[in-house]
Amino acid sequence: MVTIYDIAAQAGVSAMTVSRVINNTGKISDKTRAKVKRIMEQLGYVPNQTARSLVLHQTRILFLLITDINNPFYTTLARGAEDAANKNGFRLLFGNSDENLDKEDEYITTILMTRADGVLIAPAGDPSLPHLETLRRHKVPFVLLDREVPGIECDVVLGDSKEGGRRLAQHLAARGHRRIALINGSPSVSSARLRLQGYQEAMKLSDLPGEEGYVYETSFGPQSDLSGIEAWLDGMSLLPTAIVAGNNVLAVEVIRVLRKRGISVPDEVSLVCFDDLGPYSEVDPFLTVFAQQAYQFGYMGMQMLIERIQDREGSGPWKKIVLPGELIIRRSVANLPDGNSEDRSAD
Amino acid sequence: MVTIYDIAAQAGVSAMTVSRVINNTGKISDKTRAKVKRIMEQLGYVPNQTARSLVLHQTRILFLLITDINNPFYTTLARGAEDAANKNGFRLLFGNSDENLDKEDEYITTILMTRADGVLIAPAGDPSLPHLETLRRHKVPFVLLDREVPGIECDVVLGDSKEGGRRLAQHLAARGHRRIALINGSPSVSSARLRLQGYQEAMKLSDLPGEEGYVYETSFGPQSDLSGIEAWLDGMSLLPTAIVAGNNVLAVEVIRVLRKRGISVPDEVSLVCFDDLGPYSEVDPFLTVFAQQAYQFGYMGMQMLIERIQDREGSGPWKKIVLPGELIIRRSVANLPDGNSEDRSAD
DNA sequence: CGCTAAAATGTTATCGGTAACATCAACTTA
DNA sequence: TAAGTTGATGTTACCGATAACATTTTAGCG
Repeated sequence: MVTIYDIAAQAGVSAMTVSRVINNTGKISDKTRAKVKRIMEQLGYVPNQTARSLVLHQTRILFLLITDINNPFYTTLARGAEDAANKNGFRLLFGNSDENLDKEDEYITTILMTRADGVLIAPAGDPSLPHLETLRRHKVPFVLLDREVPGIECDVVLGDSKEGGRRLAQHLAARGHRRIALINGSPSVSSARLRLQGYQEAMKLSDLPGEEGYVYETSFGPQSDLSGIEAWLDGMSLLPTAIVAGNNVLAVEVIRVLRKRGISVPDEVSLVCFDDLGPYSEVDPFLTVFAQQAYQFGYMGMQMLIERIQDREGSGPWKKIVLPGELIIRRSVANLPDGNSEDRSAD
Repeated sequence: MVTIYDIAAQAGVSAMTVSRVINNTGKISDKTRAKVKRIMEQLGYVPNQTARSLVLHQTRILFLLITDINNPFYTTLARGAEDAANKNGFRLLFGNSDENLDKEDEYITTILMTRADGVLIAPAGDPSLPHLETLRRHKVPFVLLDREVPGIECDVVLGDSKEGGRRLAQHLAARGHRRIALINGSPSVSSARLRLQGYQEAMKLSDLPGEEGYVYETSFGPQSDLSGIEAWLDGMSLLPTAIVAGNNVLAVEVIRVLRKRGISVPDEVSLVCFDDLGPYSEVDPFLTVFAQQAYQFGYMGMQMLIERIQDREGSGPWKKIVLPGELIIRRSVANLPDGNSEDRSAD
């Protein structure tokens, strides 16, 4: 491995001079600079970031931890974060926690060990608190994405989950649905709680009681198998005419189960969900969704993070950005005869 | 920041003793071990990987560089790589090159700087050669995924692109299509070249000439805008009755353009492509695809990489794994009247 | 009890960089 | 021309860990 000492020896200068050339600091004569550069070129020198960050206490590397690398919401978010990071001269690494606290914990350790300068994190849920406290204790700046965690003050970028839950349920009610069920992420995830609240408010507003067992709380991540959803649907005495899914992954899984049971969407059961399916909505504009600005989540979150890192003064007040979503009406909702086909929720 | 010296001072031992406790090496009395561990706990000590890898010359961190983080083929592949890495006690970081040589170059630098122990890489194309040579020169083990690069010998996991191209075109021919077009990735990407070859062979076999301008070569990544595809379609004197897309991203973009022009798939134009759309094929099993074993690409590639890393002996011969794909017939292909509705390519 | 082997722990040098301070020549300026 | 600047470069110590070797303590045994 080529080091600055090799370069220095070849060039007949000291290591410090080489370091100065690399970092463009101090005064170096043009002749020396040219010579050192030429030799670095020849020897294919690459600075050892490991050594450098050991002394500098910074890496110019940022980290994005998402909970589901297969979910287009998060990959689109990742592209936003990436663009913002690169624009500011930072490198970005990704990790995937799978909505799993242990994997998240592993990644927190990796982040601390690699001494990333900052972290953008979609926490697995409220129990992520100790992980965030660890980051805080180690003075690693972080910004939360998509989910808040009670007990910690920090910058955060959120969607309007409550509003979304309300809009989705209202949309169904406006189309005449009265038996509206909800499949949601874990109540330990703040966005899931708000989506539930929004759904409940809309139900109350439309004077819909919500049958026993209509709300099913599981995980936002892909289920290891579909039996939980199957049991939920099979366990209802009366099948709902419409289902709200807490995110796109759950919606797809509901579709799979319904298909398996020979139940057609939207003819027999209507379906709506949070988050679009990325470009795949183009293949077949089918699912009616409350689409969130995934790219902006990443882009703005990254900007906030970088501001924190560069803010020498220490911190201004914590910022909270709430990005509005948009109801996109497609074909997955049927009009029921007794319904008002005009959708009040869309105006 | 807490260091082993802080621990050592608190525990009244030397730093070396602390190091031994951390790494479970050497002989340590139970009493000392317990005491040191307790103090590490109390102080929230995290080993400084930076310092450690400076002296150890290894990080236990591996890197996966993919070309499109929005493509479910690559995210599924990533999950496979992740599982294999974790199973072997390695940590995995991701990077996204966007089919872009400059971004790839940036990541190569990051990889060298962070001293990753090995790299799994889907190269942007043949011009990635210098990047791979750089890795080789720095003795960083790597395994190529999905694409070969002429001029470098190494381990590689491939799909059967030629076979896939043949199968897709044959399938269309068997359904009576004669005017079959191909939109493909850049010819500087090995898989694109093979897909083209497969397509051409099938055309020849079915005695189809292939009209002027029927083959369009662009990038596998998402187009910055759709005007290239639009110009291609608009430029044809006679619209094809079927299109083979070199991957799922291109297929989706073709659909978008066709939709914009009011051309229906499959009623007016049939469409098939490489790679499935992940779980979103479940929403609407529409696109007929040559599906590749994305997860296996990552899993097996990672296994090969780890074997290389752990192989003290130095290297056995380079390995090349070719994973077969599967034609999944769905609804995006129309039967033309003069066609044989029975699909010979599917037996 | 004294000697030796094994166990437990400590010391020193090093990994590859950079900060802080030191040096030395060339050039001003009074 | 002596003193003060400035520019160009070198020296030394250190970032936080570990390897290799050194030393001390404990245990075992005749």
